[in-house]
Amino acid sequence: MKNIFRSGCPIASSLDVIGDKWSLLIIRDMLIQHKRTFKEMSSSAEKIAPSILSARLKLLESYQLIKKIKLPNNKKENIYLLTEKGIGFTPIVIEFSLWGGAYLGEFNKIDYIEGLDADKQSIIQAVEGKYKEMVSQFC
Amino acid sequence: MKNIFRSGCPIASSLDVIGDKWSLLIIRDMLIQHKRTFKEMSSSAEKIAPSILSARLKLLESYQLIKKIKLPNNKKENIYLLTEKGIGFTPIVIEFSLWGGAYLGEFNKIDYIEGLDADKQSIIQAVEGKYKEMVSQFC
DNA sequence: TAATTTTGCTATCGATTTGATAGTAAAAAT
DNA sequence: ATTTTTACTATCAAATCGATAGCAAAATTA
Repeated sequence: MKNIFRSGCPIASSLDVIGDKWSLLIIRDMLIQHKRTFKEMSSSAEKIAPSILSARLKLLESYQLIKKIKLPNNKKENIYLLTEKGIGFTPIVIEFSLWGGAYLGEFNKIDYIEGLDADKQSIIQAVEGKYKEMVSQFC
Repeated sequence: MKNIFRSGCPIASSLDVIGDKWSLLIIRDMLIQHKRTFKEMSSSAEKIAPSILSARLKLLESYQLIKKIKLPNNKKENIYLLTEKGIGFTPIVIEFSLWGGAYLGEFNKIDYIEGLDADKQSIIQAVEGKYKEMVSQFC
């Protein structure tokens, strides 16, 4: 893997890994809607192209934000799951949601998302908790 | 301005505005290092090209994340300041920093940033407070 | 068993974006 | 009056994106 890092800054380095138009949306779908397969991820409102989805999943896997597994009774479907490192994006996803909800209303009709008016820490814990519970059925 | 929004999702919409390789780094420099001029922003470790910096500043201004002012005794320099909306990215910048510091060490040598071991809410308040104090001298 | 459908991709290729470098006009400093 | 600084714009090749089509293997249906 070529060195993609522009500097030692942790913010810049994070962006070097997931700072494109799609990676955080993939993580969003996995984290909040518990999407697990290529098919499920292809069907989000924003219509990601399969070539891009494929490339991003490979990249996220190479940085160990997600892992790919197969179920014993299904040779075809790949199951993609967030690792701890990937679940660690929960606060970022929540903060983006709060920022967009608070400040973009005049530029775009923003969906109301239930439960985001609760306090931040509770939201984060709830999202992480539910995801980990789901993951536990796979290992 | 053409409609750049892929969906009504607040996360996707936030990314549609600042989800490129540079915008958050510009905000980082303004917020944390109190950079205010084109020159200052050109000189970050990541070496942003002037054409890109120019384009991003225009975009951020169009979404009212920053405002451009001139000082009465200087007809040349533009002073760029974050608005409330821009300062609202503080939690996101801090979360990126924490995530990068926690999880990217095996892929890149990550700079240690002082003070990030304090509790999140205090860090955010300190950064926002200092920035607002600086801004107050301009209006 | 054979035909059809589904899944998880890869291939292609034009369009868009990026990024390195050079250049420029106006203001400021010398 | 000359030089330097600032804030950009212009250029153009390279990289990336993204829409569509295609495809092989597995699963489902007839």
